[in-house]
Amino acid sequence: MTGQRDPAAVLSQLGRLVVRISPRDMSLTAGGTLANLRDRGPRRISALAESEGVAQPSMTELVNRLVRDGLVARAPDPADGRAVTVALTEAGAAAVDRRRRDRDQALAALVAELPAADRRRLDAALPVLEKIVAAGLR
Amino acid sequence: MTGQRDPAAVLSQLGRLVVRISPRDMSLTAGGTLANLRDRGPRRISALAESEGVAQPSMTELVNRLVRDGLVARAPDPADGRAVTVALTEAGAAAVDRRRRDRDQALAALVAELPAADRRRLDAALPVLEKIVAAGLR
DNA sequence: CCGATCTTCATAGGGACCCGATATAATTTC
DNA sequence: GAAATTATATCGGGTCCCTATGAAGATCGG
Repeated sequence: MTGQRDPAAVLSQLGRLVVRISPRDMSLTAGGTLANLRDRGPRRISALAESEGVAQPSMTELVNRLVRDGLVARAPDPADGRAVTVALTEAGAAAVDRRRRDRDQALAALVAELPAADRRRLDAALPVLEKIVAAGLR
Repeated sequence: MTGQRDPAAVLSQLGRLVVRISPRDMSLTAGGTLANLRDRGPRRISALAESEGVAQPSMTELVNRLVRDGLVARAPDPADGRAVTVALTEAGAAAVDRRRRDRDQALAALVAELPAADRRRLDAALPVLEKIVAAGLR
């Protein structure tokens, strides 16, 4: 049954795996939003909604919860009185780092079990996987 | 910044990507439950809850919605009067297949953009990725 | 300058989805 | 056959997402 493999099928199963081992203390969108702010700096509500693929009111509510939990802070945009910029707090940045560390450790444990030859093949493919991610998360 | 990357970090980003491009018409748990039934046949409520990592009442409610939507059917377990077996309907099986096709197509589009050398490296690593998935979803 | 229009965000209402605590009914155990 | 266990359902409550709509600042033509 495992003769010809479809790359996409393997990648999507990998996605399920990552979801499964991800911490459940926060929604995927909440975690993604924090990660987004960590990587790209303060952003507007509408930009975050667009990035995470949710509607703008959903992002407004999510930001409200994140503010309440002390993970992000709102600030008025000096250039535009309608807009709001959302920025990570220190606690928010720490939460992103902790989540990444937890998730990466779980995956690293799986990678560590691989024999050396498999590790080499995986390492050789990493830049390719990064390319796929870069193209897909654009 | 593309020096030597941590494999786990790349894999986890890949997970985010898969989540992002997954169809939003159904929750991840609902999709996972249907896929579970497709791959492993009829199962009990509590077994599904365990597999998907949700509490049993959550699975009862989810199954109710899936029944209402015609994707699964309940049947009494002849061997145990307390238990319920949940099975895919034809519409449910079709939904699983359609979701898989959609998701795989989105990823395949990204893979198709790769130059041949990258594709070879990816192909060489696929069995390794499958091993990781098999070990992780165990 | 001024109203029309566009943009940005918030609010309102409703549904999907998850939890812990608890009830109900069938099975198992002694 | 009463007690303990097991499988599922129900209840109350919170999170998270949607569409439709409102309010206010920005922008543009006249």
